[in-house]
Amino acid sequence: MLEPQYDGNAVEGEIYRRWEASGFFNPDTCVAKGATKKNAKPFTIVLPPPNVTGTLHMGHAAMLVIEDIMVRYWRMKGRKALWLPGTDHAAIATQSKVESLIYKKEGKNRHDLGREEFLKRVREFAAESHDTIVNQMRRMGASVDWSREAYTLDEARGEAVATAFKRMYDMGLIYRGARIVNWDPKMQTTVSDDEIEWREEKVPLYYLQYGPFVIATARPETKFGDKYVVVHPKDKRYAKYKGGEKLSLEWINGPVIATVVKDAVMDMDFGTGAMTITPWHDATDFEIAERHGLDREQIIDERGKLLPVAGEFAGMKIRDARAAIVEKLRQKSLLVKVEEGYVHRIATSSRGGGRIEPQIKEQWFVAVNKKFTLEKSKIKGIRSGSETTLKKIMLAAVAGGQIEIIPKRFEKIYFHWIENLRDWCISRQIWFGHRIPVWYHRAFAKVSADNGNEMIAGDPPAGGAEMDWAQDPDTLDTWFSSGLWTFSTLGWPLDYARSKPKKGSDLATYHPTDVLETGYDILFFWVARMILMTGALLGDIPFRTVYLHGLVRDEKGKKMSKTDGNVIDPLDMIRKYNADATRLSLVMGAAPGSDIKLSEDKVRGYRNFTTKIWNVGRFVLMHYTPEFANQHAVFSVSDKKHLAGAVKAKREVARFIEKFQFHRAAERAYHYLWHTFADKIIEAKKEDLKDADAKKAAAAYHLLEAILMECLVMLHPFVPFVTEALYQNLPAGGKNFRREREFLMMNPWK
RNA sequence: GGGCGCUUAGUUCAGUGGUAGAACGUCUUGCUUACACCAAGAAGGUCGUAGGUUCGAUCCCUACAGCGCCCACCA
Repeated sequence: MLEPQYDGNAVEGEIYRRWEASGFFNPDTCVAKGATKKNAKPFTIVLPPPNVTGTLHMGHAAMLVIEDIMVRYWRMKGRKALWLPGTDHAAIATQSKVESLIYKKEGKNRHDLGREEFLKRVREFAAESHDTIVNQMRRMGASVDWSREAYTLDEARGEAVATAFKRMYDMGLIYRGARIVNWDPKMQTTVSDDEIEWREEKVPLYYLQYGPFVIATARPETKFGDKYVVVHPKDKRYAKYKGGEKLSLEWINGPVIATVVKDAVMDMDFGTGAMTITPWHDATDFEIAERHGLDREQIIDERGKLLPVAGEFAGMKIRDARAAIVEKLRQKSLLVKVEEGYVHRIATSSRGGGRIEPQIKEQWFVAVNKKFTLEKSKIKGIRSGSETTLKKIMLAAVAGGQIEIIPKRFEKIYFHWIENLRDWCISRQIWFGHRIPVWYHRAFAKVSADNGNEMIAGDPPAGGAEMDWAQDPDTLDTWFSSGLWTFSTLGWPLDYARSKPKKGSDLATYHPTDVLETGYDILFFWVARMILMTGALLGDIPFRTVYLHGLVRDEKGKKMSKTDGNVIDPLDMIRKYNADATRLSLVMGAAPGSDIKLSEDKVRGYRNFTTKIWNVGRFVLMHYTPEFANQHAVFSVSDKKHLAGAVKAKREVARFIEKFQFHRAAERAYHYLWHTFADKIIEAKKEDLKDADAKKAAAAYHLLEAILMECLVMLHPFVPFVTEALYQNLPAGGKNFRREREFLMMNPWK
């Protein structure tokens, strides 16, 4: 006899072990064992690889649950279901985490340790995180195919990255150039536009006399070298100054020759409508300089200190220099007025936390607006062999309806983002990551991207004078390797001779993938870049549907964070309640794209539901007697109605799953089991079960058993453990034997 | 500055052009041999505000308010 209380923790580990050992998580094994048809349609999800920066949080748990629901459902539906797991090295995030750990413990920075030793430490940390994460995934019940597990920084992915880099370089899509980048003086690396977090700060706005102009600035400490004054071409106040006109005037460190520039970016209503520019340290200024072919000069060095151009202020940290500079301006009567409380937005690195100082640097870029020829295209609206751009590919894939984003409103956001997209800076000055596959020859002091003799991209130089070649010291943005994830995990490029993958290969079978399920917060970071990379390299889409889930917040709607102490740990919830309850709490009430509010009460509530499922099953099993085994069940009209009702509920659950309405699917199943099956049907049949008439009792029993089976099937994707545990207890033998398969997991969803 | 979303029972949220739904919570009653992590039942909402379309709107349209999010080159 089963215990009335279902103890998930006592059975989940063993159930998972048996599932895993059976090999059924691997679609090839399903086919080999005859559980899935050989020619079955595939269903593929590649897991968004969690960062190896520690442990899984509720957001990961939500992701695992939603994906597991889909994969379990489609597997039961007979599809060749592949859910491919992996982890992400998360370059900057991991490196910065390890750096701070080492600094706290040993007071050393990465340069003290050296590249090799430091990388060894990062790798150790990453390996440890990996093990933790993988165990957590098992605890959640994720039915991933471990035999295909990948890591964004392993050998196969390295091969993919190098190949991708080389190809895109040859296509003219990757170039090296001096461009303004977001420089993080703290981490000593560039940071992409999307990795920036903006903070508002109230600062004084200084009005400075610049010859006949008055200019407004929040950053007087960058103004030393300014020799261009910009106004709007239509600004009547400055109509008497012609573009290109030179003026001699007194400035911070003495007289300068200033040139008037007219550009329409100017906002005539802001300040005085005139400003000077510092192209080396400001993106807007850089663009103005580009447009008009102006000189640029570096004012601030990579550590955030002023360069000799600052005269007496050279060597000072910019932050400390401001007051002194303002004082000097005042003494020279160049300070017209100060407006307090001006709200200024400052950029910080979302990964490293440092304050961004834009710099012009030699970096590697992916050109998003450059025309190139796409040899083979399966993307709607872009013909094979036609000229296109990466931006157009990204737009076409979604605009043509080939990729559907759920919920739909994110498509607009996506388009808007693409329109504003600029060339993607892919090089990082950190050590942990894919080293840029470019070698420079010693004999050429100056590296030029235009001349193939001076550099090799993509392949290490062949033998011989190896000593003469030095590899680029930088590494690639982590999203470069993540962008390849849907196909680098499926055998590309080894499997990708010419333009067509080998028949029967993973790539041919499982790509494009069916669903990419992730949080809406990385729509741009990742989803857009996968579309870009897959378009450029395969001429195809990476996935057909993008399902975006919301952020998991605390019960008050606040973001969970360690500093606020409101973090709910998925493992805690599993230990305290069980895995199924934790899973349900992340699905129920969670509409696509909207944030999920989670509280421990909610988990407890669904733990109660798992107990209910257990007791429903227990009740049915309790009334089983061996005589029933061969008893033919005669169902009355109302019995048939009940059974049809269960089938109907199951069909509705299926429809909701297929429409990506997991919250509604779960609710439907929940409600059917509890309020129809348990409250109505079982209650009504209790009398019959006690009846002395064996036939009547058998019919009642078989009805309940039949409905229980339907319930277990429709609930399984949501609560796989408790349903599997019950299934394993169902009676075997006799013609009413309903346990058709070794596992409920492989039971067909008819 | 531009865009998007949300506003429905105490709470968290579903939902639909035709007299309002769930879960949790609350209250009442029951230790009826599946389950007290339970059962039976009850209370509780003019579906943000103001207009409009319609035979009829919580659902469609317009405006407004509050909250939240995203994007952006106001120095």
